[in-house]
Amino acid sequence: MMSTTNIVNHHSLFDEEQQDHEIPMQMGFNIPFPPNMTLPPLGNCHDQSLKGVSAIITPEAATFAEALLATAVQKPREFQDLASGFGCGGGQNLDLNRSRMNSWAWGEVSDCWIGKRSNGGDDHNHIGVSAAIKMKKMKGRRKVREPRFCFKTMSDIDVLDDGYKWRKYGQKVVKNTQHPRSYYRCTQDSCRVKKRVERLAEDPRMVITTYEGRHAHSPSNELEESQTHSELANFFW
DNA sequence: CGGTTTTGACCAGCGC
DNA sequence: GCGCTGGTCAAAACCG
Repeated sequence: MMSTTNIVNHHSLFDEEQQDHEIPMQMGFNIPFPPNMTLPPLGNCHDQSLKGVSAIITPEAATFAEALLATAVQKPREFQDLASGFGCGGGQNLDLNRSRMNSWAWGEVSDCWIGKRSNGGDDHNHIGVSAAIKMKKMKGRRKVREPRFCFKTMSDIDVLDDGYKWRKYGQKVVKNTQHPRSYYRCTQDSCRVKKRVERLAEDPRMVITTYEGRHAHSPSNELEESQTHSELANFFW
C-alpha cells in the first residue's frame, strides 16, 4: 500500500456577484502509479485546443483515470473517503459540491492533463487527472451549458469504458480534420450527460473525449458502487 | 423484436 | 440577412 497519495484540489468558487468575466477553476488529483502498469515514453503535446496536456499514458491507465475523475465528480465525498482510506492526505478536501457545478452559466475546458508527474524531490510515478475550467458568467439571458471535462488519451479504441453506458446519436466531420467526431448520450433515462469523441488531427493516435454534464446516477447497473470501490482498490495493486 | 448505429437533413448560434 | 459550422434529430439499416 502506498502512503504518499496526493489529492490535488485547487479551485475557486463560483462567485454569483461576478458578472461577465472569466472565472478560472481547477480540479483534479494525483495518486501513485500502480506498479503493474507500464508507461510508454511520455511527451508533451502542443494542441491549441487543449493546452497543457502534459503526457500520454496507456489506454488502461487512461480508462481508469477517466473512471476516477468521474467518481470524483459524481461522488466527491465518497471519493475523498476512499482516497483517505488509501492514505491520501486527510487535510485535502475534494469539495466539488461547493463549486455548484450545475449552476455554472457557461464553461469551457481550457486545460487538462492525464499523466505522470514527479512528487517533489522523489521521482515516484503518479497518475494525475485534472481539468482547468474557465468559467464565464454572461450578462443577460443565455443558454445554460452543462460543465464540460475533457481527456486526451493515446488509444486505438475510440470509446473508452468509463463504467457508463452510451448510445451514439450523431457523427460529424468537423472542419480541418480528417476524422469524424462522434456524439454519445448516456442511455440512462433522465440522465442528460453527453460525450464527444474525436481523434486529434495532428496525431490520430490521440483520442479526445469530452464529457458534458453530470450523471444523476451510478455507473451502469452491472457496475455497482461496491464494484467501483473494488476497482479503485485494485488500481492500487 | 428491441436496442444500437448510421447518415442525411435540419436547426441554432455566430461572424461578417 | 446570409453563409458557415457544430450539434441534434430521426428514419432506415443493422445486429444479437
